[in-house]
Amino acid sequence: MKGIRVRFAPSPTGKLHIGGARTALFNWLFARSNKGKFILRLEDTDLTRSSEDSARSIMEDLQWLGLNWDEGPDKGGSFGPYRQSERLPVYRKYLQKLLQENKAYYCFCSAQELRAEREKAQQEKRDYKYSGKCRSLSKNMIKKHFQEGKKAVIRLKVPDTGQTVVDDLIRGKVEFANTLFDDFIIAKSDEWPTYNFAVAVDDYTMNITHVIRAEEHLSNTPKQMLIYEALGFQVPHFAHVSMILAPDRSKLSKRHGATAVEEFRNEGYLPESLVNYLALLGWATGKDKDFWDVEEMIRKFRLEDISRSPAIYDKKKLSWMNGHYLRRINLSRIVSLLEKEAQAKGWLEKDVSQEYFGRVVDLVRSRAKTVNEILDHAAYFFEEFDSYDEKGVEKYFCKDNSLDILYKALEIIEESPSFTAGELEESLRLQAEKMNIKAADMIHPVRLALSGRTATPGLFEVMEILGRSRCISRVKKAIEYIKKH
RNA sequence: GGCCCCUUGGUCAAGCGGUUAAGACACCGGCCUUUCACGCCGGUAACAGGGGUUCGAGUCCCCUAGGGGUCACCA
Repeated sequence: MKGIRVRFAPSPTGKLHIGGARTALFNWLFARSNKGKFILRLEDTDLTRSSEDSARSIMEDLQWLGLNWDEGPDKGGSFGPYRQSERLPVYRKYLQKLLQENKAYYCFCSAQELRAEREKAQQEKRDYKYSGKCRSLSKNMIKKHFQEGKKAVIRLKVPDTGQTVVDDLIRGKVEFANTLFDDFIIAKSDEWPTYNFAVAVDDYTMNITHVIRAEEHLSNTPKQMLIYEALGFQVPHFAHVSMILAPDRSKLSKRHGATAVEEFRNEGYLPESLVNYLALLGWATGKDKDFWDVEEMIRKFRLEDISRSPAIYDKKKLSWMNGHYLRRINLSRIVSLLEKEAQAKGWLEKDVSQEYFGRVVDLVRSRAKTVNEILDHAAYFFEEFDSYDEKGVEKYFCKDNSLDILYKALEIIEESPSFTAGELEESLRLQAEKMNIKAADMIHPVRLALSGRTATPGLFEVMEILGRSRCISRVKKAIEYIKKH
């Protein structure tokens, strides 16, 4: 398809949510796979809730995910400005047009009046619809109201016959009877447009060809179409993506743990695994394939392959996927992600080399699901510890021959010529044989002595990286510990 | 409540009138082994319910139920 333009239009009132991230991703994929443009627009007409901080963090998160935009508030473009708060003149122009053509009208009903009417309707169990009281106010009346200093909103004249049908690319035709809608407000009394009006005008003036957004907007779509119609605009294509739900099928919120992209980043998830996981949450090609790089996704992406049913996100699968990427990416990337934290822990002081740090990270990475977990697995390579795993002590330090084993191990450590994993293993196995015990019976106590833990990477690699002197002191320390207890 | 959308294992999902109803995560076994992780092998587990249409229905139609969304001078 030619000349495709899509947009992601968050309102900067908080962090980027994984649901938002996924609709941004689908937009981006659609644009990239069709050689179209991906536009970022900030819907910040609610000046009390919008903030510059939110705007910045949303843009950072999108960038972190690799969802770069072609036009947007920070980089401009020929259809700007890209923040609604800067587009008042545009809205005014179209509002004027509707007013002049008598397709919209000023309404002087106060918010209090309207609320009372709504409450009354509710009590009587009737559906509330605006009465249309101001629909045919005379020019003189309008002038008079304004002269009295009254504030007015602008309402759209909605036809009370016929129907509006949304031809949705994902859901097919969805019909709405026009009688469902009242003359809804398109401009507030402070002259700012309401959401539906701003969206319609922006999507049209920015030449958006496909509106891909969350399903929660499906019910708003006919209203926007009514606006398009009144304005004489041609409607874009619509595609409504289902929502992401919490594990209990309710709407995803903070109480369900991490929901913001930023939190996933801080927890040590990689952008490529988040993108991969999010893409699969609602998009399936029919091919049996779990791991996708963006190039492949771009090649295969089609709106028709997006699921209509809502998806519950499963952090365990995300973690599994993240672990997969963690094992595959360049070591240097993990190292640089970890450096700051390691620095803060005092792990990279004077005598610790980059190389040592890298070797440790590489050794433990396959045990971790997140970047942060790597640090947990690596701790004993950088810090002394003062307690041993309790069950381990019971199993490996309290046997009759425990001391004997550690003394023999100490000898090997002290006398090993090369101190390499291979050679250490050979000597230790030989020693076990001489003592007529299983190699495992030596390995476990030594592991506990060196790490304080019962689970570590292969012992001999751990030894090699730890180095001779540290191994000696730790085994000695363990011997002392056993003697004392 | 009105309107709209959705409904295949615990989760993501394939399926597009005829299949022993894939696969992945999770879970449970086993193998590997030096513990853990990885990897490999195997297992448990699903068409929400009821009516139609059809020789034949997870696939088409209707109803019911459940879930979600939306009905603001929020977006």
